[in-house]
Amino acid sequence: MLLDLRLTMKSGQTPEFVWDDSDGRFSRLVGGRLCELWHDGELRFTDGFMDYANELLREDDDLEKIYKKINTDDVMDEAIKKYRGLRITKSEPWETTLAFVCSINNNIKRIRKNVQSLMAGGRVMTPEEILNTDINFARLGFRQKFLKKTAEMIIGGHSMSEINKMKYEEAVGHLTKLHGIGNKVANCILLFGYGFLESFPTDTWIRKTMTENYFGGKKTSDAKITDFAFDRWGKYAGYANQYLFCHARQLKTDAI
DNA sequence: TCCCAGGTGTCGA
DNA sequence: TCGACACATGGG
Repeated sequence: MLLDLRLTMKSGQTPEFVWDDSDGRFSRLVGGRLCELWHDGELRFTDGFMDYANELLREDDDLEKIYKKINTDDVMDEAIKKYRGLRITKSEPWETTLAFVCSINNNIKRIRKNVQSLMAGGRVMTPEEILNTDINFARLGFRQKFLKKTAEMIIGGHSMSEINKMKYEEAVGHLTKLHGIGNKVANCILLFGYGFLESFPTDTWIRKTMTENYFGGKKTSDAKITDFAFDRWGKYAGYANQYLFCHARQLKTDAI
């Protein structure tokens, strides 16, 4: 499996917020057991976690095939060369939902702090715990009421498991009914929590790099940006998004 | 002191 | 449908 584990785990996807990193060796408790992931020529993991690791890292995604589909221009060509081995990850949906509610108008370092403060025993607080606990200690700011309201709606029957059976557009509509979840966060949840690879989350970085590289620097609406992305990268728009996101943030500064 | 961060809800034109 | 603005917090 083509994989840059460190880049993948630290590229602003759910794992960056919930896994611990000790010099490229990643760990967390899974069902009470310590799971470790590392890479020495190939992916290694704690005994018994093969299926878990393969699902997390979406081993079925054929990166070379995906590169052929999304390598449509010089910008993407450069990003693919630079971030070769970057994979989209698949995490638990509620964990991803909580993390990306915390992400609203926030930076990655502090998102991690916020999420970590809502974790114990390797798992994030359940919707019930979020709703029934004083979580001021997490210092979520205005995101706290978004998270509580979302938790309340889920407990009240707004199904998160039905999403697996929905088409992309329907899933976006379903998620954005939750108070505090807009288009951007919904697309992150669908991409990193449900495996909708066509999702194209448009945040400040993506907006900046898309307008610069594809719209001649002209201010462009998010709707036009997503239309362009779907048209150009289709069912792998999410992969294109993740490569552009790292590219825009200059996650690696050395050339190629 | 101001600007920004993987934005969203609300309001007014 | 679009733009402006408030919303908490912390780092640069």
